[in-house]
Amino acid sequence: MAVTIKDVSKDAVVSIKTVSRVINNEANVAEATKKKVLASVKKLGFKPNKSAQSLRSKKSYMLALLYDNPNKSYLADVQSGIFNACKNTGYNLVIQECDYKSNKLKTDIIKFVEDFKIDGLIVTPPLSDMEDFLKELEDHQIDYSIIAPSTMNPESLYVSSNDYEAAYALTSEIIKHGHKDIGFIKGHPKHSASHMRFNGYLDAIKNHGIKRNDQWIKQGNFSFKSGFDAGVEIFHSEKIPTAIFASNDSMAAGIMKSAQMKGMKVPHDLSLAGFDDSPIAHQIWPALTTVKQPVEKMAAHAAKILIARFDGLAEKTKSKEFKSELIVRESLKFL
Amino acid sequence: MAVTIKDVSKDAVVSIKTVSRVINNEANVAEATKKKVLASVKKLGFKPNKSAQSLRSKKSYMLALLYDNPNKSYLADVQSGIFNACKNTGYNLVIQECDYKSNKLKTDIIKFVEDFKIDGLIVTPPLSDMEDFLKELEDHQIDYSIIAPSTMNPESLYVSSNDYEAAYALTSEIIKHGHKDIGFIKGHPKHSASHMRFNGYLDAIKNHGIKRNDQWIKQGNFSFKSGFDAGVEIFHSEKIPTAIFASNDSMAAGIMKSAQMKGMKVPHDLSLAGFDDSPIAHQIWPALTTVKQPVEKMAAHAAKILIARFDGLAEKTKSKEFKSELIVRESLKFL
DNA sequence: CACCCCATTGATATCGTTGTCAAAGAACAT
DNA sequence: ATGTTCTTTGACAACGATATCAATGGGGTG
Repeated sequence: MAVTIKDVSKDAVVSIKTVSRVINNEANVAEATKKKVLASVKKLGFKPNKSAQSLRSKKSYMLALLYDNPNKSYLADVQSGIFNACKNTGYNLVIQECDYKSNKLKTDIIKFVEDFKIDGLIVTPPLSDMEDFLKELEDHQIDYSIIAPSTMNPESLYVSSNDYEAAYALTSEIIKHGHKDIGFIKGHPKHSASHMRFNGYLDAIKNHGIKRNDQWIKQGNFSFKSGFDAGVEIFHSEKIPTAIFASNDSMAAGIMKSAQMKGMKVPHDLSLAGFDDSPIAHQIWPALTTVKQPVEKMAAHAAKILIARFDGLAEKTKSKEFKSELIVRESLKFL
Repeated sequence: MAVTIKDVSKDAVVSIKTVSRVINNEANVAEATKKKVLASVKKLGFKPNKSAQSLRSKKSYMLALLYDNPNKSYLADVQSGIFNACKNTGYNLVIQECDYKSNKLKTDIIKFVEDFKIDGLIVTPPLSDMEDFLKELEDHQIDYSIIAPSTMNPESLYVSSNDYEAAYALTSEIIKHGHKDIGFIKGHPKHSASHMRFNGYLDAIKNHGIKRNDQWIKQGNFSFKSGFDAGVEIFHSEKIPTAIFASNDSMAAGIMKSAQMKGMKVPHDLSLAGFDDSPIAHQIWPALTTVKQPVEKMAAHAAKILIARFDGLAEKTKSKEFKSELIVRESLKFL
């Protein structure tokens, strides 16, 4: 059968408790003993039994990813990042779909965490923007780490991105291309990123002396359809902007579709920019000018800081802001 | 603290073993006793401790999803389906990214399964098409269920789709639209679905008296880029087909882009069809005619039959073929 | 009525770890 | 030399379930 801690203790001629100390990196083990034990561990190929560890220590070695209906490629990237961070740490990932609108959300999640003894949560938008939800987690002493927080509480664990700066930079880039009539499609109002991107846009046009035209500013919700609908509306205006900046790529694709259905050509008749660099951004023609966030890296970091906290290494790994990258493609042309 | 089996046994005035029998649905428990125990379980809100169960029973109550770099939306759908099937069964999902080309694949996966005591695997293409890999799993007595198997072994657990028939139907639809010059982009050669779709296409044109033109048949690998490249090649031929059927939507989108860059209009100058109904199919303009597979349902079923086997209910839930649905959109026009 | 059989039930061992607590010994101060 | 403290170690209980196997008792049979 499998090798147990008992086998190791016999082989190294120490007690099982000492083996346990070594594999858990506890203090107060003589260097020589530690070496001896590690040698036996390696020799026998010992792997601690997860179930026994969980049972006794009340930890599950499981992180859960909480999400509500995100963009599929975003979800895949986030998962992939967390997955990589978990490798060789002994932690595993469980995914949990939520409904942020449900009034049972809080109790459901708490129940889930307690039933499965989940060690920590990784929270994505829009759940990460719900103050009361986060408060509830804290009240129940549930550890969590946030991807894209709305407020960067120095106490809490989070990874953020510079949405405001990126949106400002992208807008400036559009302006540099000679555009003055620039529409904007807002993202889902519950996502803090939506507001940061919008503010970046607003400040950029203002600082370049461009007046805001609310006819060209539409509320979307990050979905393709909301972009499409916004496009249809805008193209019904008397005057049509020469460029539109959508808060994400799906909506930009929606606008492109509505433009093309109207017989307009991108970028000849209309320049377009999105945000996120999702696969669609380069799978349509013309390819979208957009902003790429290191989503995988961000997610990996979110997992890392959480795990570091469990392992008492919180000092080494901290909350962090990640930088986005501007990607200029064909959908943006010089006026 | 949490309610344990002991509390229940006290409340119901039976032994803990009897409670265990009831919650595991074992035979030979008197109806009256069962009722009594279930009442206590409900009253106290008892939930068996997963770690203790695992430790003693050597089961982990975890399924693992094996995948290698699939389309992100496919992955998300598969996960979502499995996730739903796991709900209320006590099973959980762990995801595991693989590299089908790695020569350590077999040992890595076996190690993974044994380390984590994974109860069963859900295997997706192209891993599901690797006979030797599946054989290795069997040799190690690892249970698995296949999504899209290459051969439908009645012994094994699988969910399949009618790729051949769907491709045949879609090709026939293209022909019905008056097309005789129909190109085809093959999928990743390691995926059995690629061959089934190709055969469906071949038989359909043959049965409609159309001769195969190898200049218009290109090898792709399901990626956007491979579609794009195939498009570029085809559009360099002396004679250009009036329609192209790509084995998936990403490649169809790639072709569309290469066509549009050449100044061709879809569907005016070229009709297009894809496969899968991935998000991109309707996020481009014109939207793609395609085939929709019930991926979520398929994945859910794959999980269900695996769980049913564990619970000894194999009779009730069996391998199954799912039907696809033809979705005709703007990218296909009457000639 | 004695006998056996089978369905039902429970006492107790067990899975493989970590937690508790005390013991042994080293190091240092008095 | 003695006491005190700190480091290192181990014996054994405990976590919360399932497994084993024996005990109990009702029903059928001869």
